[in-house]
Amino acid sequence: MATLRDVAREAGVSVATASRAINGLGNVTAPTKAAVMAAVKKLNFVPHSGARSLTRRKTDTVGVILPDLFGEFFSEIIRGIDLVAHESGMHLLLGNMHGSTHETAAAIAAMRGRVDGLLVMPPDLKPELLSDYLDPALPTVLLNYDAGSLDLPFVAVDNYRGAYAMTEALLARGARHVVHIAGPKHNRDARDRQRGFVDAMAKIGGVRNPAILPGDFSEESGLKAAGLLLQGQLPADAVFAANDQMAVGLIAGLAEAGKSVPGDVMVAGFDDIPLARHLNPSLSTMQVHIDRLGSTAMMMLLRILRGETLGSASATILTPALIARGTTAMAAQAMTAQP
Amino acid sequence: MATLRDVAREAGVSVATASRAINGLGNVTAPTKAAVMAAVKKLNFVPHSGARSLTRRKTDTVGVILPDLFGEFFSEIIRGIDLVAHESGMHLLLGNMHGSTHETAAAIAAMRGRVDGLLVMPPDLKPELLSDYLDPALPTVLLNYDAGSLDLPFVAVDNYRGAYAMTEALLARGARHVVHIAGPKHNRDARDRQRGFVDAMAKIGGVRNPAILPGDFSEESGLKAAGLLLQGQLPADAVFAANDQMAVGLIAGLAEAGKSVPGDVMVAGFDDIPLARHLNPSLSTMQVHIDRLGSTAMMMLLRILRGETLGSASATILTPALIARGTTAMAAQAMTAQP
DNA sequence: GTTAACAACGTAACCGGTTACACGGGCGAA
DNA sequence: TTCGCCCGTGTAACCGGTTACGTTGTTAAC
Repeated sequence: MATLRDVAREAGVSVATASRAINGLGNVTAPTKAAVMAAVKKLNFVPHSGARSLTRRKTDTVGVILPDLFGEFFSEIIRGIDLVAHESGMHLLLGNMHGSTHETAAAIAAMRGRVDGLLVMPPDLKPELLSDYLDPALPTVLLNYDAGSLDLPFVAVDNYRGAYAMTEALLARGARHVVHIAGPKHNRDARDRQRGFVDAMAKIGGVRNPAILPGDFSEESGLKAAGLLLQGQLPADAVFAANDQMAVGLIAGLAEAGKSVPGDVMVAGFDDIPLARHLNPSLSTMQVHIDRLGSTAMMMLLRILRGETLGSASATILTPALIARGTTAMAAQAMTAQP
Repeated sequence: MATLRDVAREAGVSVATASRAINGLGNVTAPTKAAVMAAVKKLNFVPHSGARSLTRRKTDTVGVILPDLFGEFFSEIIRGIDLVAHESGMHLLLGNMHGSTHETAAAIAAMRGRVDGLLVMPPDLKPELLSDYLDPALPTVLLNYDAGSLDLPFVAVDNYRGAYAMTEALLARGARHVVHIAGPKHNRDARDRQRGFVDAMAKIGGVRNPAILPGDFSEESGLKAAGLLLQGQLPADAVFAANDQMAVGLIAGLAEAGKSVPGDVMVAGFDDIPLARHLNPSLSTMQVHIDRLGSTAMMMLLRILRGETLGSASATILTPALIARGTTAMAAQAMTAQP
């Protein structure tokens, strides 16, 4: 592989001049620049980004640390990040903590000297631990995580409000006994959604201790919830699952038992995964623009890297939108397919 | 940020000793090593990977260059790659060519000095162009691309065989007039699938010029194809879409016109996207383990990086499996839901 | 007692770029 | 003519690590 020295020798100039010519800096005559460029072509020289980033003290790369890479959720986040990063000529270095807390520290440490900034999504991590791992000198934006006590910039989804709105909508459609299928115990999103549900039930429905079934965000747990619902004597005319995956499982379970949705019971989910609108009947849900989560975080990071101060923009909260589809259609509408 | 020299000074040793102690090389007394480690802790020193990779001449990173990041297909590939990469302590640097050929060159060039090897998925690129862009010194494995004349290792899906098998299955189920919805003209996958269809129709069905409708792998183009099918006088008792997305659009279009699937017409797709089994009726398709595409390629790259020669293993072809579901169920089975 | 061998550690070159500073020449102004 | 300035270019230090090689001190072998 040709180095800058090779190019300089070939062009009969010094490395400094060669570097300046290649990078288009001033103070280089047209003929010398041409000579250098000719040498570049001839040796097909490509600058060594690693070496360059060492002196420039910037890598044009941001590290993205995610808890996992499974499913459309993470892929959408990455796409959103890439969209913005690409515009600014930034590269993405992927770090996967594979669920383990110990690996989180390793993943973050491995980023030193490779990236200019970090985008981190710490799923169930305690804030104190997180601040231990993080390098204060490395600009960092948190993904889908309300920093709380830490003064790190973050972008998150307003899960509480979303769940509140969905519960309200179910009640408005005439449901009296709404059952919630919760997500994983320690998951922040899941907990916020549950809180929203409980509060809405209390304030709007006047119900103190609404029914809550356990779940873990997986389709299987939705199926299980259907079983519990059917065999139990729980009165239910609507079910609000903490995410779409569980709603999908739930609907499958209900269908198997001959229950009609929304005729016998309305169903709602959260996330608006692509599958939601293809179900039959289509699934009502809270739409979260997952890609915006990534792109917003990336834009914040870019601003920090440019030296701007975020101020109040250092905490961005995305509000999900209610998407009413077939599974919560009123009786009269139940027959008309809604695409 | 503390550097190695800071650590060495703090511990009262030379940089060489500090480096050896940190990296666990021999020839360091226990007490000196302890002193160095204490200094590391005190200054919380983290080695600068960029600088390290400069001398070591390896980065422990592989570059992944994809045409896009949209949808489950790419996310599954990345996940497959990460699975294997992670085991070997490798990092992933994402490069997105965003569909443009010009950016492909830039994306590849930008990898110089950042990665030890490359995983490239060149969708509609001509082999000659590709070899121009690629650096012969950088180990490269092609994703979902039959290198053909180039002697680059690759892993691909046997689209021809898959399409052949699916067409055969449709004919075996009694279909006489099978219509194909093709993918994008210049896409290799699409062309191979079409060839498989045409050949199977000729050899098994005895049909010379089977009906082929245009498409571009998008759901909309499937919907359009349904329109063409319905208004035309084309006889059709089965439709084989070149991918699942189009099949989904097609089914929606048929349902809107009151056509029954599989009663009036059978439908089959290709890819087995997660959505396929959730449709009603569920979609018959060719299952491709997309994540294996990524993990296999990564394993090949790792072997090359270890200095092994791949030999005949330098070309891996994954064979998709037929998944028969509801949309191709025989008349008798048409009533029973197949999960 | 001398020497060879080896273990522990230090010095400095090097990876491949960038860039501060030095230097020489051409030109305008006094 | 001489001085000063600026422009184009070269020299060398530097980024933060690794490592070849040299040095010192200890021990085993003669």
